[in-house]
Amino acid sequence: MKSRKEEILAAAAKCFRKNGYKATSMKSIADEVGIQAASIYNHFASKQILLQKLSMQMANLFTDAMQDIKKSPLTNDQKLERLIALHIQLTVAHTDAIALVTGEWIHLEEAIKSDYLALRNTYENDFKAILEAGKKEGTIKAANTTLLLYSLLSSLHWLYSWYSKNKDFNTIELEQQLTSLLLTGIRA
Amino acid sequence: MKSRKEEILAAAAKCFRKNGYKATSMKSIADEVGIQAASIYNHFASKQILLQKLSMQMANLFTDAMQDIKKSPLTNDQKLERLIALHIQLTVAHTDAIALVTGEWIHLEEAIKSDYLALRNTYENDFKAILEAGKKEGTIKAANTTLLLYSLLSSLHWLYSWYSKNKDFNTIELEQQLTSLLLTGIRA
DNA sequence: GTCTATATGTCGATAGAC
DNA sequence: GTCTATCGACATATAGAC
Repeated sequence: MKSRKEEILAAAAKCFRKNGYKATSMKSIADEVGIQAASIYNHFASKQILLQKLSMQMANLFTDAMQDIKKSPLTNDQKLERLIALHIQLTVAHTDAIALVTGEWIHLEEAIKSDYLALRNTYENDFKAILEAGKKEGTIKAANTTLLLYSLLSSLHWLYSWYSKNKDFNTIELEQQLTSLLLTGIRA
Repeated sequence: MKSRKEEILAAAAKCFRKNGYKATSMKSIADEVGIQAASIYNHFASKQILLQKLSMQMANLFTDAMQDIKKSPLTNDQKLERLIALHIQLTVAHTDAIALVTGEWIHLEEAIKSDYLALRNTYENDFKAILEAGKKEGTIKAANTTLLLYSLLSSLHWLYSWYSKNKDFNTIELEQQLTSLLLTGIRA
């Protein structure tokens, strides 16, 4: 059973994703839940807090999973496969909230934005370290690791907009196809 | 020399990209130009019109270029290389306005949004047709052409956020590295 | 914990002087 | 063509009844 707090957070994520943070009114979130706008304030202090809770929740999911992968005894090539799988899993499990990671985080207030960006930076650096280790290992080739990093992250971040239109897709099939696509390339 | 109209459009693109359409006030655009907010209305009827002009401008650049590539006698593999080059060129030449294509178009009013999405759809279908022809031709392999299409477009759309931080990068080098990355893959 | 009513502020857009 | 002044709409958030 979902608590009212969770209901409101889910509704907020849905609205933020659909119309963006700034274009979302407290009334539209309340309508989604079926209560009055003022009633939200009994659970959350402000619209900004809703954005913060959702953003940090997602950021923590990613950084926690990255720690596990980092510590694992996998090869860097295997770690990369795991990261692709991670993004697919989180996209499927949190389709609405993923949009915040992609773009809505810019509307975080300054203090929290720094915390958020620190987590994001750590994640990207860890990701890049795996790519570079794979290059040294000989299993990954790339002239420009930074470009590779952002190219991969772009495809992985935007999975959610594709996924929303293809919800019935098999997750394991998606994982295999995307891994092949991103890692093996598309040239025959 | 830039006309005042062009100055305002450029300022709007810059603000929309930095803070998003809804979070951008007419005052912030005016500040960027060095005039009062009310003065903008002597050149454009509304904030919405600014978004529309910029969005359709970008959409037309992409669809016009696609027509040229479509009609050309290139192989589909070569056409794909041209499309990657096209995205890089437009990203470099219109870094601010590219952001609209990525996300801000959702704030277009309904009537214009349809026009915009029609152009976008045509572009994506043309892109996909090239991928599928390449598959038949035997130069492109992909289990799922739709997934491939959106994976490519994601990387190409988000180039701009990467490019803003690496403006001194050589365009031809970027083109070569990105082509290799997206087409040949990264597995050694 | 949800409601109605409302205070407060901001923004888009217009009117009219220069 | 730009300015100052202002209107009207809407959104966040609060106060207080139930």
